Amino acid sequence: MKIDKNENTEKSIVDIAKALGVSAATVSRALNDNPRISEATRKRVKEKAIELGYRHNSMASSLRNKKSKIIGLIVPRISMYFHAVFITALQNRLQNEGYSLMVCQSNDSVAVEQKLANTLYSSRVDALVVSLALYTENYAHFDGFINRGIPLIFYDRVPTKDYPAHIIQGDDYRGGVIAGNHLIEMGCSKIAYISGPLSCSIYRERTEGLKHVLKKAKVTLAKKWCFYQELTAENAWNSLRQIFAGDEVPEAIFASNDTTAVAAVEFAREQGIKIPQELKIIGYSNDPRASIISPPITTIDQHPDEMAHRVAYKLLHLLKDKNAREHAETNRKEIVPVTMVRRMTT
Amino acid sequence: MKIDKNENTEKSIVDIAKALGVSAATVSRALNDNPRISEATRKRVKEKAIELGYRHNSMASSLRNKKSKIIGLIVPRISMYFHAVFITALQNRLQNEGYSLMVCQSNDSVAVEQKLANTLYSSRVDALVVSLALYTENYAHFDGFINRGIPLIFYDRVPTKDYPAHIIQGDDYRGGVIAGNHLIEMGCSKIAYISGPLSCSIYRERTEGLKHVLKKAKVTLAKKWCFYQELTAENAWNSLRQIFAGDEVPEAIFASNDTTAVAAVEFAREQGIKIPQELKIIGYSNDPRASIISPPITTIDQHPDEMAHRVAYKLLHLLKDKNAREHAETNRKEIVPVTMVRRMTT
DNA sequence: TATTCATTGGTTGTCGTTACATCTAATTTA
DNA sequence: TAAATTAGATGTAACGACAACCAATGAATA
Repeated sequence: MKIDKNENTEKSIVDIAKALGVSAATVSRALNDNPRISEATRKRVKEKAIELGYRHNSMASSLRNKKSKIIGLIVPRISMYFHAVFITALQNRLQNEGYSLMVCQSNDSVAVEQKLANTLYSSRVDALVVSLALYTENYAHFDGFINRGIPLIFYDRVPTKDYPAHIIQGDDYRGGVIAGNHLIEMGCSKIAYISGPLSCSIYRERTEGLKHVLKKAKVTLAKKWCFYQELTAENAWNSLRQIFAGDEVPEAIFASNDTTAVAAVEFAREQGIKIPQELKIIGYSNDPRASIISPPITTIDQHPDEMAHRVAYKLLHLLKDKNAREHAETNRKEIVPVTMVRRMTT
Repeated sequence: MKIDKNENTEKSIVDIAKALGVSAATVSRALNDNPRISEATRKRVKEKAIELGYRHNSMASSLRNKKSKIIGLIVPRISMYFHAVFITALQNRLQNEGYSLMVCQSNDSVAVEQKLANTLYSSRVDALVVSLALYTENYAHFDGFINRGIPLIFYDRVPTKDYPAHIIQGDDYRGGVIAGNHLIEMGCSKIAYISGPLSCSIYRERTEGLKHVLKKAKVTLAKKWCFYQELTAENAWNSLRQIFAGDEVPEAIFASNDTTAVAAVEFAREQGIKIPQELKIIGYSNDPRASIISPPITTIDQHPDEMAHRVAYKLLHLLKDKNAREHAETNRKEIVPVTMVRRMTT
């Protein structure tokens, strides 16, 4: 390949204009396919642009247009299957519309989340999409977006208090209901529950859904079998050991993510507990690991694709219609259905 | 929370300057902690900035400085465990230095990769980090970066032909050697090999490493048991069916990723083939799934953290030293060691 | 023939920040 | 005491693209 160090100087539309004896405005219009430019001129301009090695300067363009064409995204961790799928789907849609996605990870740290929000705010992203960190209970770091009318959409892990942003969440309440009902139908009345912290919308709602159906079925959830904590494998093992340390032992475990469900299966295997005969397990998220382990785990699918689809739709709508932003007092919340994927642990 | 729609107008440093009766230049310096500004003025400026709801305009700043403070990243898929870990590690390091990472996915499509490279080129990223798509054999879409002296680093899946960019790759040749030796030591002489396409550096080198040790051990790799294809679960199943359709059957399978290794374990389970007694399996990447399946799979760890560390180091070096870019004819290639994680499939 | 108007293009000014070159007053040095 | 230095602040000119407004041409219409 050829290296052309002479071309190293950046050319601007002014250089093209000079070379062609036209004005910079004409060049700008030609490159942007403005209809006010004749086909002939457009062609001349574009050819000269290539010849000179011109490249569009989006900094200048952004400054002038007051639009960065960048959407900020804050997720807890991209390594979570749900979010990885979501990101991919969202990115594909936005790319078609000429937007880039700035993907950031909070690592489930409130402090990092705050810092990222500020950075993205200063970076002048055209919109922000957020799935909150585990313990975020104050949303002041997003106020700037609200005040400036910059589209702000929360998805999956959304604010638990009233906050004037758009919200697209999974039907976590229903997820709790489905899981609870399923276990009841399987004849379980002694259920252990390993959940994420209740500061987080998704776990709070799943818990409510679960408790609702258990109450209806007159099944009580023993306090000693309930855990609300970060859902790591390590925490799961600790809780499982605690659960199975006593004389009485549960018939089922509802784990609020699949990492925990996987840990439960491994724990049972280690302890020689038969699944599903002696212990039923249901997870959440439909992570690929849930289907690979033996026995494969019954879990709740959150349909990240569908969620991304809805977020993208709403986002592009808000981005286009300045009005939509002002008058969106109603209809700010959408719920995406969940479905159970039944496998061999129940 | 309070919504202050009056504050909606964007303030610039000029507004701060006016409000304070100083010049815009002074405000700029004060906000950037330039030492040529008195402590008193600096404080006054910063307070007024907060009072007016000022936010830094990085578009204007970028235009002026000719630096976007954004690093482009192109990966095949963020859902691949190796890349997810790599991204997270890289991002954490760059964030500390004030850089943002623009993460893009090629979805293993050459066309998408080309489009992304062009977009990132026009977006004026300060540097580009790339892991190539499966079938990328031409690198012209990165020439712009080379010509302009913009730092360009390939990692993991790197160009197979000579290309004047920086390269940080895993020791895939050694990975092939290790896997091959391990299987030979286990007494296997009939080995099936499911690899990615040889257009891709990593698979090419693993293949060479494997062939080298097999030759040394006088073990031949049967053509009918060699596959070079996209490493999806579906392709894996097809190949496995083909492999086990004949009379003769292999003693071991070397799968060049863990998706394939997982498929092999599942296939063996379905066919009632005993692992590792009748069939040994070794994978590649140390994906979490490899440790969760039963039996857990022996695999090669590529140390994505370490690779990210090296990429970040080189990147920041190139970004700082303009000279480093010019005189980097030598030392453009680094190799990151791999290690085998032995589990129950061998 | 006079008037309209569509087509094509040019002129000017602006976006917000910051580097460079100055400038002023106070302080230090010879 | 005069000259030199310096701390602190200022003014101005880009950076590159593009929107808003304006101007010239020629064809179509009245």
